[in-house]
Amino acid sequence: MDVQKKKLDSILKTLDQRYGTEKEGFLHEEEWQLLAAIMLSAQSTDKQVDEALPGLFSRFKKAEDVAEASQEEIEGYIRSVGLYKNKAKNLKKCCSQIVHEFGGQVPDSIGELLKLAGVGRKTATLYLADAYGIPGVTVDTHVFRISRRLGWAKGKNPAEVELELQKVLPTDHWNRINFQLIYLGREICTSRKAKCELCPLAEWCPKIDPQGTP
DNA sequence: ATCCCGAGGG
DNA sequence: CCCTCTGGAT
Repeated sequence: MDVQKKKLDSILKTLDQRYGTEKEGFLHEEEWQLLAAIMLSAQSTDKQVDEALPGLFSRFKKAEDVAEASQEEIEGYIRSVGLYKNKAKNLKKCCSQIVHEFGGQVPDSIGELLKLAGVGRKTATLYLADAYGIPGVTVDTHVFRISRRLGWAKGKNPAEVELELQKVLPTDHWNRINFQLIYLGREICTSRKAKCELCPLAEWCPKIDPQGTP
């Protein structure tokens, strides 16, 4: 086994040990509720989302219920998450699309998911991973930054980095790399003033400036 | 002051 | 490509 591969294995094993191999999912009974929870998590912490879900799902059982509610009422249930007005608007439209364009079922392909209001590439990939265990590399701001620091990717946008990571990472790590790097990114490998002295990956990290031009 | 576990719209 | 949206954390 060559040295690069050994380094990668060490990093992945360390991430598994520190952050686990499975993230606890969002509360939900129906598929639209899982999608809604992931939509709400954009630019928000899981804690903020978990606060909103019980009330939201107790009021809205079916996608149809959301589609028929007013945007203002939906806002009232998700005030704890960031960007709540946009999300209430998107959630209403998204649920309406699920009811009227997809027969009441959340679609199960990337292409169709992307047609839903408020669902972008990150949300769609994560949904497929959570709902069906479909392997996918979800590139958000943390994954993007840390992948570049580790030297795993050089791409200048999330789509390029996604492709690079699919080549670097074993498939069975695709679905955990997202939350593992998010946790690492929040507590240690922060965007500015990264706390490298606390980082469990420091001994293998080339510490490439994420913005640096080669 | 600045930055976020994105996405839509201009 | 840029702006905006939220409020809480740092």
